[in-house]
Amino acid sequence: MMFDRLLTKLRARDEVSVTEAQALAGALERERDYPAQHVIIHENEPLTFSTLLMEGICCRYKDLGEGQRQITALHIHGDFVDLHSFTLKRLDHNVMALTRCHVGIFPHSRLQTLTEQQPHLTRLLWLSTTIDAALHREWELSLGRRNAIEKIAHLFCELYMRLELVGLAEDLRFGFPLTQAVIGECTGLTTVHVNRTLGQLRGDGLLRLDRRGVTILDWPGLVRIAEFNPNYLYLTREPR
Amino acid sequence: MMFDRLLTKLRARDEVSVTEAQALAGALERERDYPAQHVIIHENEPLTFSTLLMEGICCRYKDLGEGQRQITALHIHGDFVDLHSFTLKRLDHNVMALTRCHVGIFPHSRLQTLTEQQPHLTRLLWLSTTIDAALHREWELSLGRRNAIEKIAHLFCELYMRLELVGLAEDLRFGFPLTQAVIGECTGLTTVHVNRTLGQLRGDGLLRLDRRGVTILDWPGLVRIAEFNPNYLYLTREPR
DNA sequence: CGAGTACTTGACTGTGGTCAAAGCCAGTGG
DNA sequence: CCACTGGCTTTGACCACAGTCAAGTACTCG
Repeated sequence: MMFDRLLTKLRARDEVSVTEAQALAGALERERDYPAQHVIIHENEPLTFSTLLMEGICCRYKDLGEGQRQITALHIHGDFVDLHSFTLKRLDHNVMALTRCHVGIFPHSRLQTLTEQQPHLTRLLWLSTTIDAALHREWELSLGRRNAIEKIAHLFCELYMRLELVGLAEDLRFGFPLTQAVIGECTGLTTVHVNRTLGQLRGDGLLRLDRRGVTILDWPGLVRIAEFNPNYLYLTREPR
Repeated sequence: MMFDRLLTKLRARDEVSVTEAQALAGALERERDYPAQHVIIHENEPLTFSTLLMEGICCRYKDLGEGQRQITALHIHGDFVDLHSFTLKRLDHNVMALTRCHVGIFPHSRLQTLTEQQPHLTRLLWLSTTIDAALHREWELSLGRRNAIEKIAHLFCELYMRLELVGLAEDLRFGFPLTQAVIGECTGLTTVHVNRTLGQLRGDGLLRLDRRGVTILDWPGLVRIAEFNPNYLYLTREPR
């Protein structure tokens, strides 16, 4: 069923009982589709539900004057794109579909009932928001300190690990329907410079990127350039 | 008592009953002091408690090769510096005291009891971690898209608002015991460039910075340069 | 086959980095 | 009381990574 990828992600970090999985499924009110480029959540709009991404890719982004924007996170199948709206009630950023997206709607009222009856499941949901924050921190590091080639290498390392976890990447290959402009908006670079840097990665035999997707040709090399350390993804279960 | 500033912050966002305040106080195990420059929490170290900053200034930072580091957040009196370790159990970053610090220790076991008995208080704690994440996102925007003068102007706007909320700033003045090197580590700039940019802000009559602290001379001007919008601090209570 | 979007390339520019040295205090000790 | 020390700030000269502007190419879709 459609929860599989969410459960895969949660179970990578902690136990989820059958009862809990059912309780979570019961909090789903309905499903929806959005076309690419659709703004799913608007900054500051009062929210009464959270959105689970079941198919497609979304981004969180913040606008700045003159059409500039910064993407602060990418979301893939199985991510809650705005679980934090359960506590915040409105968001400081927009959420946009970068591809066609299929999502599930979880009313805050039902989540609130869950939090009153299922403390362990509540901690798991809380955990997914704190993992989001860990990704934000790693992106701060990239944006503040890494140069162009390191930023882009790091982004691809992160995406591979995340996609692989939910079964959407294997053998160092994954589909990549995003444009170079989007990579620039994630990394704080211009499209032109993203293009040149991708050329460099290609020239150095590290990866190939075409419309069919990304093929990482030299994973250790990419990891070395990016100083990639997957700690921040919290992919191992911690003793509890 | 020492919780005042934490309560002030929580109450800026939602009701906190007397019972809840007492329950929270009951979760405090002991207090501690740290000298300036002391690393309070080490990356990847297993954690069994969370730390409330009661006095002083701390930063969260991530290391990169060759002594480079990026500060991903600043914390002031009344902030939990690592409440997210309650769900994560180890952190992807370090926490360091930037000044002499006095902190309170909250064992995860006691927090867990709280989360099992106090759903509303649990949501409040969850909320403070999601507000942390909102600050991370705003810093991503600064790091990715703002230029030097905008970055530094934005940092001072943010600090003023946060310090003012807990009574540590007023009349556009606040104590500022941090060095220009630290400002650089927050904004992704070098110390040299921070110094030049501060000179520019001073020259344009926007603020004064000396060892006694910061005086903002032109708040609207600073806000305009930074495109500062305090939405992301979530300082108003949302309807619930 | 034409239009539109994304990608690619080149020439030039500029913001911010690097390297180096000097100035300024506050604290310490003779 | 003054010289010394060490951290922090300030300034200057030069450099480079990434941005800007502009044109051209390659796909995809209608």
